[in-house]
Amino acid sequence: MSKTQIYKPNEIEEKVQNYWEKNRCFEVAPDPKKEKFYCLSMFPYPSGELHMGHVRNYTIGDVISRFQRMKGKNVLQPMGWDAFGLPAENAAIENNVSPKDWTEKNIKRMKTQLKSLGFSYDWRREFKTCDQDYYKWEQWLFCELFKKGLVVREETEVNWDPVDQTVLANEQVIDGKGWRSGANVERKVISQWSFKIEDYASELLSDLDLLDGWPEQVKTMQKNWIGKSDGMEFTFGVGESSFIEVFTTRPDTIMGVTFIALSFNHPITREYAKNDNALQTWLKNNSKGSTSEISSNLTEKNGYKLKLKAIHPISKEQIEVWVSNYVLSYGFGALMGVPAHDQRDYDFAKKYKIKIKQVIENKNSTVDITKEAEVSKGTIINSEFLNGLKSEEATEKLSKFGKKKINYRLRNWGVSRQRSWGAPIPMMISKNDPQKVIPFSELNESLIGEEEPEIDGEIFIKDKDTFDTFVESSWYFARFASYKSEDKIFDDEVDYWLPVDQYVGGIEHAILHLLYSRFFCKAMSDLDLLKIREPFKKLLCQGMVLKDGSKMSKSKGNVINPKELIEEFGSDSVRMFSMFAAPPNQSLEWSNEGLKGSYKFLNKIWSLVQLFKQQEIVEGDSKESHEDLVVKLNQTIKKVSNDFETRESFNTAISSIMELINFVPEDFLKNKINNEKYCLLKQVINSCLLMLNPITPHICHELWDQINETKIEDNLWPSFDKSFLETSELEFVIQVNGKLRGSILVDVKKEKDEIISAAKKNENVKKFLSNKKLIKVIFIEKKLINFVVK
RNA sequence: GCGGAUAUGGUGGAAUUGGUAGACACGCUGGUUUUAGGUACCAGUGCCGAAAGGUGUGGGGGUUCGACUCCCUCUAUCCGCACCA
Repeated sequence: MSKTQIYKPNEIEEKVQNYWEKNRCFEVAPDPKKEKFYCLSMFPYPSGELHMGHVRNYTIGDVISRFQRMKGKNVLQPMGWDAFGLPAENAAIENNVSPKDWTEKNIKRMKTQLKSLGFSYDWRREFKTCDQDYYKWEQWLFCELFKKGLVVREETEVNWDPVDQTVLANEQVIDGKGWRSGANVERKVISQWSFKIEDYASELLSDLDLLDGWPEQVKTMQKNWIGKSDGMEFTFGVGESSFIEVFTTRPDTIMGVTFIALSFNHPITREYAKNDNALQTWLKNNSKGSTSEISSNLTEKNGYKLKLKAIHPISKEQIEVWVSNYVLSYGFGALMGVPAHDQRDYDFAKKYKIKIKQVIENKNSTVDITKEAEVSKGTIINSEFLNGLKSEEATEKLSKFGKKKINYRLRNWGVSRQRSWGAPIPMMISKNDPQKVIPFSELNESLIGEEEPEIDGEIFIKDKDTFDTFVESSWYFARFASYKSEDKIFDDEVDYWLPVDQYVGGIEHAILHLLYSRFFCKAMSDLDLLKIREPFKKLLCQGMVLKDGSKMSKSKGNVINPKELIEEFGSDSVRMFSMFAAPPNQSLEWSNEGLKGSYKFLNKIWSLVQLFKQQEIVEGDSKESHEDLVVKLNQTIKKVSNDFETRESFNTAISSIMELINFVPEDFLKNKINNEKYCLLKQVINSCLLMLNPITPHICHELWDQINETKIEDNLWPSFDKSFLETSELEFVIQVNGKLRGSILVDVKKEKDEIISAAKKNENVKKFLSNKKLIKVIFIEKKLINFVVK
């Protein structure tokens, strides 16, 4: 073999990547004549090294982009960096470097690695979120939202490390202790900025129905997260002038209330704590551990009984009032305890020997009320004028005592972070009155740089907090589509590209990031900055990349570095295996042996083309039929197109292409073939190259070059011929009592009765039919016959 | 704890609408070629069985002529839980 005949991925890949760059193949601008397609993969946090999760994510995005380009669309695929974040601050402390330098060095390294994978990005649009050119617009947006009343100052709980005197992220709290100091973490209430995402709860929920291109599971998760509940508010009097408001989804159980529970931050709790040392101590002892929902759910329910009685709004009975750690500080921060019909209330009542009063009876229920709560609905008992009513009827009758209300579980989005490596919050806060604030947009520009300017005789302090990094990732999709805009946040280009047609990213972002981006899109639309209400038309959530069944991590020592594999096998093999090993939405088990398999397949294609190039055309019998191969080719194109476009099932697409290659008869690969065979073989090879092109673009570009006059980039996705999808004979499966007993080949033109009688004559089938009574024959078109016998 | 998902050979996975379970690969076994082989090619490969056949999709139950697929129930694993990104 001569030198050019050996597959050398690294040489080819560099050459082809240079071609793309030189010819600006992926730089795009709005083109009204073409259908646009905006494909976005979640941009990475520049941690330093590209890992397999990135490779998988970006390969999926690139495959979709290249496929859509081959379908003739004007495809935008950008890339950038989510550059603010905690790891940079940690690295800065550990290595004595600036977070900025650390981040930029990482970006440089990761960009080289991304480029080596041959992704079809329009690199002109690249930005990093730590660029002032980016976050100045975020600050501007914050001021606009503030003006619109969508930003509020709220009291929020944070994790406080009493030794290091810092706020900790949930991740930095390990078993209730600070990760560096080891001190018991306390919960602390501080004042912070929040976006009023609650105002959009209803629309964020109802618009989920418009998102046909989103996975059901993600929509369900978002729906449950927003958590709409229909219920009623009741007011319990306390003393002469005070009262406690509660919300319940089960107003029908109102007469079963035997206690009221308050959160730590309820005004009454705070008021009592002032003069009650025991309560103060209790609050302190129960304020340990992280603020995360998971940890508060796992800690045991504790309570402190106040020397206070509340008045039941209907019975006017005196009700005990407790402070408890299982009451969330959101909403009213108070709940009505109905132990008989709520399991959490039940557990609390059992522990503190509070009365359990059953007011609902369900005859179909197997619940033993002495052991657990009866949570199902039923008929009202022990409830005076409500007795005998159904749960729903009682609710109607109660509306004169309570107020019907729709409640959401979704809470406002607190965005203040006490960190240095983040986008500064553009706000001045008065030194004397923290309620008095001035956004940068209202500030005389000369004062913006100052830490403590005096304005109208009052000293203001610049907010030292930075934004939650989720803020940057909530609107980056729009900035990519408007990269030239300098004097406005977005220019007109944004309306051409948006919405994102295909968004690709990890399932771990199913709730927070996607919900925040949806919120930002709606808010920006309300500011007339965008014309759309939903940012992502279609969503693909890829699964995790695992090694030996678990997530790759340094501590487990199972990290696979893509860089080394690319150097050894080439990026086409790595791309191919990451698409072949599993369907995109499932977790992927990485296997270096499997990667070699992909490498082997690419070698096989390579050799096939080399062989084809040496073919000599000779005169020969042209009456030979190649029906099978023609049908297989057309079936494959049909299946692969469907797998790419509608099923997003790239692993089976690759399998089908492999099958087609395996299907080529040996006599096509002999040195001398007739013209008919030559043309068919070329058609098969070219179709395979086109279908593989989105997945392994380098080798396809090169091999196409070797046997064609055009460039592969100038060709469209192959189409199939409907008239070649079926052979003249069909295989029918024959079952007896649902068990496979044989099969027959039948001419497509044969009638049902003929086929059945032919099936009966099958030797093996005969054996199972003899001495049996035939009860029924099931006949499924083009597929199967089932004889039901006794 | 709550919400969402997943479970099929030794391994990754396929079966698109309830209709041949195990496509396509990896691995393994045997063989051929080669100076060597971690190359290439050929054959075999769910389990039990000599075969006929039986059996088999996490466990248990159900619907159906027919169930990986639908229903009930249990178990295990993974993702998220609002300050990791």
